[in-house]
Amino acid sequence: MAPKTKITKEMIVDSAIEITRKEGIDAVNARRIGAELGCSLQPVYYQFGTMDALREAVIARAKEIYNAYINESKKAEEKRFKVVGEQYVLFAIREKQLFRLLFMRNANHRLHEMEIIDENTDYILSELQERYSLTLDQAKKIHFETWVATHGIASMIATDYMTFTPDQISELLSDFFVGLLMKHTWEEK
Amino acid sequence: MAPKTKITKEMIVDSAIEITRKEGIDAVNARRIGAELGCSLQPVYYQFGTMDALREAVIARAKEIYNAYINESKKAEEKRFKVVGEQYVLFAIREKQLFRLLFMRNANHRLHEMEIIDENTDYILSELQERYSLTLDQAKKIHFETWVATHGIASMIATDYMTFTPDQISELLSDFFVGLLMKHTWEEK
DNA sequence: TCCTTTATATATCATATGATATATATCATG
DNA sequence: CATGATATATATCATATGATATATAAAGGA
Repeated sequence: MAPKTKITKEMIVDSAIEITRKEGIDAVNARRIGAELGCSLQPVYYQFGTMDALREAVIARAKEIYNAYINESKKAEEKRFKVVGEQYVLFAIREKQLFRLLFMRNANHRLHEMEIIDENTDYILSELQERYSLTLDQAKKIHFETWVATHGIASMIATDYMTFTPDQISELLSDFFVGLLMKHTWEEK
Repeated sequence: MAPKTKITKEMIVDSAIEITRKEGIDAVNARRIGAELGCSLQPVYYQFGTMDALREAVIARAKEIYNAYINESKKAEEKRFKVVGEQYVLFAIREKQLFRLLFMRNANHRLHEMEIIDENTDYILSELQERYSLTLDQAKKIHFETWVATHGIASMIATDYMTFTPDQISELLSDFFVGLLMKHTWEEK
C-alpha cells in the first residue's frame, strides 16, 4: 500500500486561497504553495496535474465563499434585496482579491456565479412587487439597475479606487434604490 | 557623431499601446515590441532603461487617450454632465483594456486622472445647480452618486461581464441620473 | 578619409515558473 | 516482515522575460 496522503487537495486550495487573498491569483504557483505548506512542489502537481486545474479549484472555492455572503441574505424575511446588495459590497470589502477574481476578470465564468442571485431573484422580485406595488417589469428593471450601481460601489472598493464608510455605503445603496424606485414609478401617475 | 535614431520612444509606446489594447499591459515585453517594430529588444532598453519606465509611459499615453474622450464633453454647451458619463462609458466600450489599466487596477495612479473631470466639475456642478435648482450639496451628491453608478456600467462592459446596446446605456445613465435627482430633491418638499 | 559617438544587434546571464523524471520513503496487506 | 503501490522530495528541463555586456555599424565633424 501507499503512504498516506499528507497534503490534501483541500490543504492546497486553502493555501492557494490565502495567497490569492494577499496578492491575487497571479501570485499562486506550485513552489510558493510548497513553501507555505512546508513541502515541495510535487503534491500540487500530484493532486491537480496542472496549475490551471488548481486555479479552477481556487475559483470554485472563491465562489463558495462568495455564496456564503449572498446566502446570508436568505435569512432576511423582508428587504432581502437590500441585504443582497449589502452582502455583495461586504464581500468586496472583506475579500477584495476574491471579488476581483470572480467579478473583475474576463467574463468566462461569469453568469454562473449569478445562479445564487438568480435562485433568490424570484423571491426578491415578488417582494419588490408586493412591497412597492410594482409590475414585474418595473421590479425587474429596478432590480437590474440597482445591481449595476451596486457593482459600481463594490468594484471601486475592490480596487481601492475609493473607500467608503459603512454609513456611506448604506446611504449610497439606499439612494440608488429609492431613486430608481421613484424614477420607475413616476411615469404611471 | 552617432547614427540617427530609427526607433523613437513614441514608436515604442505606440507599439506597447497596441499590444495593451489587444491583450492587456501584462502582455507587453521588450522582445515582443521588438518583434512588432522589426528590431531587437535593445531600443526599448536604450530609450526607457527599464520596462517599468515604459509601462509608466504606456499609462501616461492611456491617460491622454482617456482625456481625449472626456474632453469631448467640454464641447457640450448644455447637459455636459450627461456627455461626460456617455464618454466615460464609450471609453470603456472602445478601449476595454485601457479602461482596465486606468480604472480597474490598484489605486496608485487613481485620483490623478480625475483631474480632467475635476477641471470640469465646477462647470458641471453649476450647470446642475442652475438647470435643476439645486443647492451645491445636492448637486455634489447627485454628481458623485451618478458617477459611481456610471462606473458600474463601464466596468461591467470593460470585463465583458455584461454587454449593453447604446440605447440601454443611454437609458441606464438617464435612469440613474433622474432617479438620483428625484431622490435628492424630494425631501425638501 | 579617419575618428568619435551612439543606436542597434547579438549574445548572454539571472530568475521565475510550469512541468516531468527519477529516487526515496511510507504503509497496509499477504 | 517482505512486497507492491504511491505520496513526496530532489533534480532537472524548457520557456519566458528582465536586464546587461559586447560587438557592429551609421553619421557627421575634424
